[in-house]
Amino acid sequence: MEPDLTLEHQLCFALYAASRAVTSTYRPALEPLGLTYPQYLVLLVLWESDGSTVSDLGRRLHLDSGTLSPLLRRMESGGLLERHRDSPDGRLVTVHLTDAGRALRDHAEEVQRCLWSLSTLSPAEALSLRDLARRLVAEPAPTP
Amino acid sequence: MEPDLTLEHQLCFALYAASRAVTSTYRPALEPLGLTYPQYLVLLVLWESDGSTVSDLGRRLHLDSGTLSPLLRRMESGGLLERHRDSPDGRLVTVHLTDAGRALRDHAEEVQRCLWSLSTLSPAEALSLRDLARRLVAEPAPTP
DNA sequence: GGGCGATTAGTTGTGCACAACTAGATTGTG
DNA sequence: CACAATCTAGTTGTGCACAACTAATCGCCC
Repeated sequence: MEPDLTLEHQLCFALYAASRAVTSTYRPALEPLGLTYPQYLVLLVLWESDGSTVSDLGRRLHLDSGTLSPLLRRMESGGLLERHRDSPDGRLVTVHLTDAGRALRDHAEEVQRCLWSLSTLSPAEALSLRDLARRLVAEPAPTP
Repeated sequence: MEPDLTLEHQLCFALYAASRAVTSTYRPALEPLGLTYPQYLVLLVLWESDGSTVSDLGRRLHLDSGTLSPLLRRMESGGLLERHRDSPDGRLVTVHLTDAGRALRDHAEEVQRCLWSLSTLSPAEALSLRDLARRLVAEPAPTP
């Protein structure tokens, strides 16, 4: 059977375009806060788990130290967080929010809301989209 | 009501993670062909509409010339396509596949297949995910 | 205690994305 | 025709992603 190679039929392109559209929608809300979208994701983790290590952040966000190290350096020099090698395990770097980093949480709800201006999806459809996207990423359960 | 700021509850993160997971899954199939994922998307358009202009490609892929110009230059120097300013309109640059660029189409079906190794989504769920993602991106119909 | 594989964070280099800008061609309007 | 607004592709600069690598530290096993 002839496979359909049309761009518009590709699941991969639909996800790629949707992801970029969402970050574009967030940008005008984040830019006045001095944040990029990946930096906002780091804050989401830290608001939840302040004091995470770099590798903790990497596990949550599926990013490696090659991405996180310079990103965290920029956030540190922007005064949003501090990195310390203060664990008994001398390899670990813990990341702690500053007051400025914690304060940005008050704007997060407003940032979230701008996603709805992008689309006409119903709340149920958005939930369905989120769960399907999460199941696509979830690795199959390991066989013990 | 308290908004849920947990990373895992965010639609934006689910899409961001899913999109990156998909391109990671494609990478081992594309790398032996000498392609990156965005370059593969350009080929998808050109296999369908050879001779498109740079702005045609930009409209289809939602990318601007700042992204496409260097990307097309790399593909041109890789022998996959040629750029010509041969239109009656002297501003337009048309992009034509070479034989090498056309030949890669034979590998595309195999590239597509590796997406299924990523997930346990049924074909119907994958269709649903694709259509929800597309509706998220689709701008509302203009009011005439 | 000595040594070795594994882990952690960081650096380097390449290739997107995207904002801001530029140069050149075209189109519309007086 | 003149010429200002528009359109097209390209360049520059910043910030991710990610592969490949390094340095420092840890755990383990003898």
